[in-house]
Amino acid sequence: MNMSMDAKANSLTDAQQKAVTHIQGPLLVLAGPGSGKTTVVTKRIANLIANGVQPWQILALTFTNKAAKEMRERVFTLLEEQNLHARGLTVSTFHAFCARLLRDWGDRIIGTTTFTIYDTADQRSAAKAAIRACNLNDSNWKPASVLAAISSAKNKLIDADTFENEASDFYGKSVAKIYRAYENILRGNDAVDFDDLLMKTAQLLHKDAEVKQAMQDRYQYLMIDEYQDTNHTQFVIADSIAKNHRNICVVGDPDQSVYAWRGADISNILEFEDQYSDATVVPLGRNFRSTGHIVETSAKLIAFNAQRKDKKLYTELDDGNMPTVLSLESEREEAEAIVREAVRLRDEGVLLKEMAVLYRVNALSRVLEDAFRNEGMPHIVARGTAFYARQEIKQALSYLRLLVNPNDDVAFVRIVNMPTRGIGATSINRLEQLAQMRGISMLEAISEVSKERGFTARSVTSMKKFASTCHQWQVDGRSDESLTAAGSLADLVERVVRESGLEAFYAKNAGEDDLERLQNLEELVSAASEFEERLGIDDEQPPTPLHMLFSFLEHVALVSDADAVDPKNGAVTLMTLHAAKGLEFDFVAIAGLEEGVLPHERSLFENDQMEEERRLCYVGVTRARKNLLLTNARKRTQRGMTNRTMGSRFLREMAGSSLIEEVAVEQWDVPDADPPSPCEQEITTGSVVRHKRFGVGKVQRIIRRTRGSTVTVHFQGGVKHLVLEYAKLELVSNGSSTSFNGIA
DNA sequence: AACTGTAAACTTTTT
DNA sequence: GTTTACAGTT
Repeated sequence: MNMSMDAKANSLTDAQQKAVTHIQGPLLVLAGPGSGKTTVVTKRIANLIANGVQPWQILALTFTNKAAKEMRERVFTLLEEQNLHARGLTVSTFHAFCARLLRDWGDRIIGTTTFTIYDTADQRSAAKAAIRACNLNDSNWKPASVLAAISSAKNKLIDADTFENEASDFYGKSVAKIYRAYENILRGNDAVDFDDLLMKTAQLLHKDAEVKQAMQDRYQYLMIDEYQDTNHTQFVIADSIAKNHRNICVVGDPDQSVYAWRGADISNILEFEDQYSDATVVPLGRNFRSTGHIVETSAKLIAFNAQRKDKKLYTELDDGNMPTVLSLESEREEAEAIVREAVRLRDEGVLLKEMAVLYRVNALSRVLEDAFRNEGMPHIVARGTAFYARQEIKQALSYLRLLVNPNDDVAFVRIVNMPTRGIGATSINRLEQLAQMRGISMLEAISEVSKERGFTARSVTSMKKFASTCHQWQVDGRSDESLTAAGSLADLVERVVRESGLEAFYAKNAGEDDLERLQNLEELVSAASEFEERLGIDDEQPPTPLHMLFSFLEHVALVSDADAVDPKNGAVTLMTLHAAKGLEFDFVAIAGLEEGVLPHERSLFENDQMEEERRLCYVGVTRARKNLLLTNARKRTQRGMTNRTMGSRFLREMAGSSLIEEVAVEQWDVPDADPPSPCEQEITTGSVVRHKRFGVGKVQRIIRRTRGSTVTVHFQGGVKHLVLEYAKLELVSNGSSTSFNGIA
């Protein structure tokens, strides 16, 4: 807990008090950065319950799991203090809420409740298949652009029929055709994409009076966080639940709207008062988070947006430190300067978890990571989705998906020949045709393959064996005893990883990245095990193994990058500006303040987009409590090309009246520290070494061989086994020295 | 059918 | 600079 939070907890401003004690009727809270939004929301929920509202009648929707988790925890703590409980309270992300609703009622709208949630890669496969099915030239039709069109349609609640009716030109008509084919594929595979979770829920609430009634009856009080980021479909969902009782409370800040590109409709928040004409509006303008200079800087910046209602932003905290601007020669030096500042602040006592480095595009993370590693500075890159995008993890998950949903052809195709079983492209194409002809899934179609149908003997044998393995898992998966007896979800995951042959496949190749893959598979098993434990605590009724697997896959499909931000972690967080929304840190560095990066080059010529870039920068600046560092590099290498850059216009806008202390580069006066000359000294157990990728670590064990000696090194990121001659380890200090930051 | 190497396309931002 | 796609080889 930080000081400002305690202050807020003890005494609320009049405006905060008004929002917290509001019970009946629509409420709009316009919450500036750091205005105690989360406090207000959580206290309001606690207040509702204290006033006799049953916890299960309350639904609070957020955008990330992390936000949901934090809200839930804070409400629980507040209620405990008052000896109240929150049993049955729903705090969830929009997507997870919809997924659960469709698990209950999905058969009424998508014909199944055991659907799979497709991620971007799955969507891509499905889109490709749809384009092929429409007999369109796939060199002219790129899955990405078609998917973008479909997604934006779904965000506006436009189905394939409507899309077709509205299409006037050839392009539109073709997209409509692909849209329909894509939908057919998804329905045939018992799959939904991210947008479907929302769209199908909205459609279900619209067409099914019973479901709508059930939702309206149960959720008497609705609360939506980050309302400026909702799209039309989400508005419809919220509106249909709240239509009758009108107890809808939305919280947001139009100045922090940064998701227009994915369909967020800012008019939802701007026109809330028109939708709910009797709405109470509470503006929260006082910033409890950031010191004076930071608040002023942010206010100066956002004032440059023309399409905006001016609002008062102020703080009663001290002026604090001036934000610092640094221009460095290259992105390398930029990264090093940021790390240096982080080290300096750490030495002054700032906790690492209270520091963050923010950037516009993920590509910038690499240099920063390198710099942090070289310094041995603990850091984490908030990229929660990256783990599940790895091929070995996707493969393992595809096996699990096939287990709960045998109709998932996308999963089937991904793994039918992985590890290789002698089922090649031709056999798979043939099988696909057979399945299509019969109108069954590809897995089912295996039962009909034979030499007579033109399959080779080898492929027939392999396929039958594959199908029988899958079948065995399904049988075991569906019978409760055998799995509960085996114990758990983790056991099941482990079993599938082993029996699928994935484990053996990656184990037999001895390359360094195969080892990593193997470790990742192990990590997946631990993730399942962790998930299982959490499930055991949260749920009232004991879940069956199959339910657990469903929930696990759902959880995995809906993780976001921001979820990887672990508040307990003793590490600096590196993440995109988007992922930083809703978070706060003592020290924030924003890198890459250059024209073309922030603002991004694709926004340079369009005013609406430029204003969104400015809001994004505003979000970044307002994450900082006490220290803000803004940097750029005078030359930057992107896509292999090095170019000179121009300072971001946002820097100029913020600088206005010399608010920002310009620090000359020379002031740092960094002697060109050449890397220490290649060490003649031998690496021994206990040596501290530096690796290009893993950073600084301590040698735990060496196995000497004439060729291919292996070392076990404990790095910040974990223990790695490396081949000495390939790893190119640089000796930092030898075995006798024991002082090394944080690692014993 | 499986593996290997080279060409080409590509990057905003994400649930 | 990185990932993906495809062609050519075994």
